Amino acid sequence: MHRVMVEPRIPLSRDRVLRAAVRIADEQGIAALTMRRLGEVVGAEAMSLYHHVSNKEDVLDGIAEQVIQEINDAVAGLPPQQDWKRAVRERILLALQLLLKHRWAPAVFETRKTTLGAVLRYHDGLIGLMRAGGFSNDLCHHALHALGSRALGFSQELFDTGDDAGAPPDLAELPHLAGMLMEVVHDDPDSTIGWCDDQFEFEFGLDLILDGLEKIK
Amino acid sequence: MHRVMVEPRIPLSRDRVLRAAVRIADEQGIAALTMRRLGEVVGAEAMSLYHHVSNKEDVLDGIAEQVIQEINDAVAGLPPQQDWKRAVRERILLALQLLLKHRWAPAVFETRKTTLGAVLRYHDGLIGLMRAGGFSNDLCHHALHALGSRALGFSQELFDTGDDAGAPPDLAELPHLAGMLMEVVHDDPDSTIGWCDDQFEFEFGLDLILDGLEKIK
DNA sequence: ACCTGAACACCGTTCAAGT
DNA sequence: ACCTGAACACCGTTCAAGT
Repeated sequence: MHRVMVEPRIPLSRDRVLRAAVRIADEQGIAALTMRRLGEVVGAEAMSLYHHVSNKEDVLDGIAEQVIQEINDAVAGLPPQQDWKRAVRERILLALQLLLKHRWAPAVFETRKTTLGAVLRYHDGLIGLMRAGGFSNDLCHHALHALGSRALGFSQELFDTGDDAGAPPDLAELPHLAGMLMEVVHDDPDSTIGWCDDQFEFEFGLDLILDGLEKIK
Repeated sequence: MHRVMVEPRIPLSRDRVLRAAVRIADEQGIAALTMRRLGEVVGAEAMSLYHHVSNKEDVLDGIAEQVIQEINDAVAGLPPQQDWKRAVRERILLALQLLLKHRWAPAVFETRKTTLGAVLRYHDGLIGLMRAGGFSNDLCHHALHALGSRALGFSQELFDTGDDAGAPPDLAELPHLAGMLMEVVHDDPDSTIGWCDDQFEFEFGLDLILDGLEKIK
């Protein structure tokens, strides 16, 4: 008696785990995303997940990164634009549209200990658009702070990498960001990666809005 | 043999529970705020807390309300200002300063199901300042959306009271807010409390920032 | 190499029992 | 009226044991 060939079960993988996690969060909310429920959905015990992700924080990092990468892929397909303002506007509105499919995402972004690589790539692209539009690196820096939560639906301070930053980002892949940081740090010896003058940036963004309102009034 | 008079233990109360909860969150982070730890700090079993708060969500509502009330009390003491922009600016910067003592607060605000009464009172005050400065009710409405997370350090959409709104707010105590809503709803029959054109408001705030940047460039 | 069951140290909350 | 201990139904995670 021989055994029937059984379709080999698709083996678990980090990618399959993360995709399932995104689906759970989308459909049932982030609170429904537990390791046990995640195991159920991928057809394994919760404990098997730990062979593919290191822990639940890693799952949250992974699904956040996945959402932002989806945005990065989408904005990469936008047609070039000669007007910086149209380009930035279009890019941000597309990001918002995709973000609305994952309502849980901004809250998860905000709890990440370290800025995700995909977030840095997104901002690198924004800086590129503004530089092409004639912005100084300094103004790019203030602009990112001012856009704040509007850029990616959340307000985590950029560059506030916290105490236990993971692998340092590969600045070679982030030319605009690297250029901006080099200049901003150079101009202001007190400034380093991991520290911006938050009070100044807050007031800069606030005044941009208040001055704009005054003009409309 | 008679018993020594014992200083009667200070009885538990909602206020005492909430104060202890704020202290835990301030000193050890919001993750350290568990019902068991809270019971420990007030010198009672965790289960005793349920005589004074209905559950943990109620604790979170309570500490969020407490922080915003602290802000409301502080801004009430600000001297009157004839220039609306100075008044709004000063008020928001004071709110930010107090908020920085409770770094956990914005995240808690964002998870509240229903807009807290203290938040409505804060915004009622802001509307009052802008009305006094000559803003139309319509512009006040857009301005609150544009300020968004800068007004109170978080970006919960105002008026999005969700499905299970609790007791409706007492509009008599919120004259400016009530006036604004009446007019905004009147002007736009599609608009109701609980629904704003989020896409429009997002673009309004975004354009305010982009136009402001262009002017600086 | 990958998966599992049992177990551990936590949660929030209910409930019957105490004073 | 207020407080409590034990218990319940969950968490994330560890670990020794299986294939």
